[in-house]
Amino acid sequence: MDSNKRLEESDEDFRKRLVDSLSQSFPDSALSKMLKICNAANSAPDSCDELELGDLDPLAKSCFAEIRLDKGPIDEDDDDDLTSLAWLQDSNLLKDIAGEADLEDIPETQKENKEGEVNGKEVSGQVHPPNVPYNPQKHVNSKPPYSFSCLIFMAIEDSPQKRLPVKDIYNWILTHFPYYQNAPTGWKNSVRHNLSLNKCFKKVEKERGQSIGKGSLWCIDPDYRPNLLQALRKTPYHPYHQLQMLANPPVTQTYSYSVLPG
DNA sequence: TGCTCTCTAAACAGGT
DNA sequence: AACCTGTTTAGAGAGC
Repeated sequence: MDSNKRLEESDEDFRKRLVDSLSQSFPDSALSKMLKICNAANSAPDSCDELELGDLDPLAKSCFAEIRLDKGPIDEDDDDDLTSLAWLQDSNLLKDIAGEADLEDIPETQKENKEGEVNGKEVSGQVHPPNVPYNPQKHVNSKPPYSFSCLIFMAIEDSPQKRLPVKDIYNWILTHFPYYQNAPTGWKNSVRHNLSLNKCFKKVEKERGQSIGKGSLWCIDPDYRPNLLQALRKTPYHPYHQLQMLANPPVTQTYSYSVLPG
């Protein structure tokens, strides 16, 4: 898409394209369900008048919920950046969130084509270039740009009870980041290592009569949740950033992101 | 340069 | 016995 065409894109088209892109990236997740609900509400707002937000939004208690808040849970400086969207422009994210970053703005060493290649060569096992839009379902040869603590955080937050056994954490990661389907099994060791060592995660008692097989249930320590959320915010191309755009779309009919200096 | 964080590998114990 | 889970230690690399 060239700059002129992008400038002519309407709010509605922009949001639709964003929803489509995110739904492909995270199919069947609570995130995806939330996007569909948002889209439906936008299409037929009258039909949603009687519903409370909590009824509509499966992410109301998840790590993605803060996107709707005028003030996030993190420190004041961070909040200012997020609500003003200046952080998006600073990190040149707006272009890339649109799904078709201008590759000419990307250094030669980090150019990637749509098959997950850099300069025509496969990048299997390499960390995804930070300034290329990351689609975990598409870039299956690029190691996701998320730390294991972030992956575990997202997995637990995406579960209905906000607690998961380690096996389900594996499954969530495998489902949402197919890269790990063909990765050496050492990553599971890293997940367990992270759960065990990271203060952000703690074991919870199983409910009486609850059978989850072997192992414990793991949850997020509320005291450390803001730390994890902040780590996610700092990760380029995390859906948090993209949802921030969805929740707070620019009020103008045209977008200046395509002409921002790189 | 030193510190912190993260990842990776490995060993080991205990449970299923 | 084999496998899974959880803990611990160690080393390397990146970033500040």
